[in-house]
Amino acid sequence: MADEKLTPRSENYSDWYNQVILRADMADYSPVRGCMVIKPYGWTLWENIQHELDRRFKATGHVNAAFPMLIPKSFFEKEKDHVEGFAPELAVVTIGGGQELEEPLVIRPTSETIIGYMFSKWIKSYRDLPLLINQWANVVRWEMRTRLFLRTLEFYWQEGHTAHSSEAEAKEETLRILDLYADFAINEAAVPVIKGIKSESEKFAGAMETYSIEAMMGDTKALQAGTSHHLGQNFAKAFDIKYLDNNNELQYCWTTSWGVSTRFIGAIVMTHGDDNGLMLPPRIAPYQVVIVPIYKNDEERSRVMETVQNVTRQLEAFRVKVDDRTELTPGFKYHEWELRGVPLRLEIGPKDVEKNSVMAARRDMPGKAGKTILSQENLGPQVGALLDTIQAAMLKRATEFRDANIHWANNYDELKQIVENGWAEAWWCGSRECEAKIKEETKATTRCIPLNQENSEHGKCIYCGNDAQQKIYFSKAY
RNA sequence: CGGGGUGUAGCGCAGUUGGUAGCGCACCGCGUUUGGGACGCGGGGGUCCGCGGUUCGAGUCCGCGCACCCCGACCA
Repeated sequence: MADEKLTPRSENYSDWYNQVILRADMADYSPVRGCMVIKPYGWTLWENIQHELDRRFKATGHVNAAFPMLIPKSFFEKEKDHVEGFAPELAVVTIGGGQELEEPLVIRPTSETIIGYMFSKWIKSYRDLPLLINQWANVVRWEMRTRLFLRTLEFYWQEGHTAHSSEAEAKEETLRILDLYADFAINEAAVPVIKGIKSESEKFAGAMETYSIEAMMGDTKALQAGTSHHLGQNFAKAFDIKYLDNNNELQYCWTTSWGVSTRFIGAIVMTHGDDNGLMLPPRIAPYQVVIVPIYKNDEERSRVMETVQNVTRQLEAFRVKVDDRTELTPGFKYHEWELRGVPLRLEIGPKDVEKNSVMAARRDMPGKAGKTILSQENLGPQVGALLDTIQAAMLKRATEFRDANIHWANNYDELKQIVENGWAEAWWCGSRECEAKIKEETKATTRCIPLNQENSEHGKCIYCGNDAQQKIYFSKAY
């Protein structure tokens, strides 16, 4: 933490992003290009994300399992689109124990293939369905250009894989998970997201349909924060996942897969961070409260620390950090914990010991505006209420920012203007050509076709002017 | 894979016409400090990215590598 000032977001968003992550001590670069070390502070945030997602998966009937990281290379050749999509970014093991392998092993970029193979062994009857499995795992994709959390060669995620007896049920599952992701993003991470379906060219390699939640970052670029795929029978046919229905007839299953990765941490950083650093939503922040004791001498110190102990005992229900480092001044600690995004800071000094008070400072309201004096009595409920307020305020601010930066495009010129600094919503005819042209000419890609559209409406495609039955978002994206 | 940039202490950097490496922060010790980024004194720490060349002598000049970062094309 050598430098005092962070690069302001307006000056260089990318520098700001990297500095925040490194200085908040969430992650570090590793000796391998494109790989990162997730440090305890970043990993704790991930654990909190995991916890919130995992309990939602369990509540909807899913169970966790673990599949191998090494997958026979031939598996990737069984589904045509899947090979094409992933071939360029596979890492392959060719030597094991000093010997050339008979068949190279791919380090999983995602596990549809091996899980499909296993499902075909496990599923015999309609009574085995639905099969609802999730795994928490790391995967490797050999990316050209990498960025901390957003795109690294190796990343951590969860991948859910399910098999169903009917198309309708598989689709229902796909959408159930999409809702689950949106609920998590909005209510735990305070990241407002838009649910939608991806265009043909943006969908997952091997999927029939890909749904996503899309979030707007602080520079107005879009980030796909979670995806849910309706795989149809593509993988069932490739891996022979079949069951006997109640008429004793063999049927192919319908499968789904869905994932949220450590990329979501990048989404949190860029949704909430400001020029003072990170700002973490209370519900998943590693520390919800940091206590900074203030004193001038040993005598004051012992009195203050006694109060700190008493306060800490009252806050057992929260994740609390007492910053009792003696070599640093309170002012330094304020800046450091603001940089690290702790939602609420409690300052306790001699005056508070006297007056039976504590000074509370909100991370989401910098300076004096965010400071209030609390009584030491009944502190737990007061802190709980403040954290709820902060959580709600963060969601509100992020939602307002997003909404203020989405504009309807009446014509192509408007679209070009809008995507320079925001998202454009527009009619789209659905053709790959229009999409490709727009991308080429504006660098904006289609994000998703939002789900909440009136079926009866239609208009003219923003690019070619032909009849269009759907609205879609265009923006630059991570 | 194209374009740009950078490799010198943990981090950020300086290093002149080539002469045997320094500054700030961080770190360690002692003391004074502590309600919005404290200060003094003392101290430890170097494969100058690597290899080769020129030279009496290379952090510095030349050549070849390598790595990383940033910007594009591709992607969770």
